[in-house]
Amino acid sequence: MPELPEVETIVRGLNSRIIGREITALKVLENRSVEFDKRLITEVIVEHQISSIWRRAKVMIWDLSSGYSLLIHLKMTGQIILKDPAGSGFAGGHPTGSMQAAAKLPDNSTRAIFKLDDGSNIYFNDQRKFGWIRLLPTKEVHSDSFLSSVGPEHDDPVSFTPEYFWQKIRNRITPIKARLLDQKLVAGIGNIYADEALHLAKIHPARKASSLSKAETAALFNAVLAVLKEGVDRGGTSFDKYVNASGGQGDYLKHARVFKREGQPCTVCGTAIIKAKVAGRGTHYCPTCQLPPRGWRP
DNA sequence: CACTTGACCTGTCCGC
DNA sequence: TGCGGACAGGTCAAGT
Repeated sequence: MPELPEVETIVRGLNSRIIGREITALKVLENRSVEFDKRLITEVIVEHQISSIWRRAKVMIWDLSSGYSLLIHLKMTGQIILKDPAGSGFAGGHPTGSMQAAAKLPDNSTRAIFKLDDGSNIYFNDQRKFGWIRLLPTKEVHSDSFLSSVGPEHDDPVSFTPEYFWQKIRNRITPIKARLLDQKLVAGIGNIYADEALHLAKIHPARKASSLSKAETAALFNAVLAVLKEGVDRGGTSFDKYVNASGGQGDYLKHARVFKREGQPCTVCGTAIIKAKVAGRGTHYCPTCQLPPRGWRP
């Protein structure tokens, strides 16, 4: 499930490959996945160049020379797969489709295809159709009003500070894990990195946010920065396949502290990792390193 | 306003 | 083997 590090990795991969390319066609295979008036395809997409590619929260943004920007959200199962004319590729997104860079495309989960002027194709695959492609004026996107409920980026040292984090956590009774998943607190954390950050900070995911000490909150702040950085450095978790790409493989999962490691030993103390449900999500933690709140039972 | 739950989808896995 | 149901989790609308 692409979170910030996965989307960031895709953005970096595309940046070195398709900037300056002209889009010659956009084929829509699943109407629901492309959430704008299809007449705009010929008006502001086709025969326009991709001038920049960037990311805000978990949304990937392609600025076009027409003054419009394409916004792509992969949600849980979305993938972006670039195939150059020689047939080699670059793939990013959900692990279930990891072999698709080498497989035949389009396939039954392909929702849209961008054709570029050098003969390469970009496939938007999305098994569950939760992902979307939207189109907005670039000016509107850069004003940051397009995402109403998204907070600061983790690496924005002006907005995302320990003091900000503390103020947003200290008075809430909701489980701390639910707070981390709230995109308004900080953008880009999903289920994987929430669990990872909590383990690194030695805080049980079910604890009330308000029960955290200031020191614990500071530790969690640092842990959020650390796991997101580590995720980006490792090329994300949800990837496990690059074809002919210089970035290497996305292998965060091999180094995960708790995520998807239930029953396996904690990397810190050796206790078996537990999986339980917290805030409606599958949640992984070490019962020794992350002491549960009183009365908590998995 | 704070917080929780359900809906959106479809492929996979588990138990009977 | 087939089948029903739980599960996967990002986001938003609707509900308490």
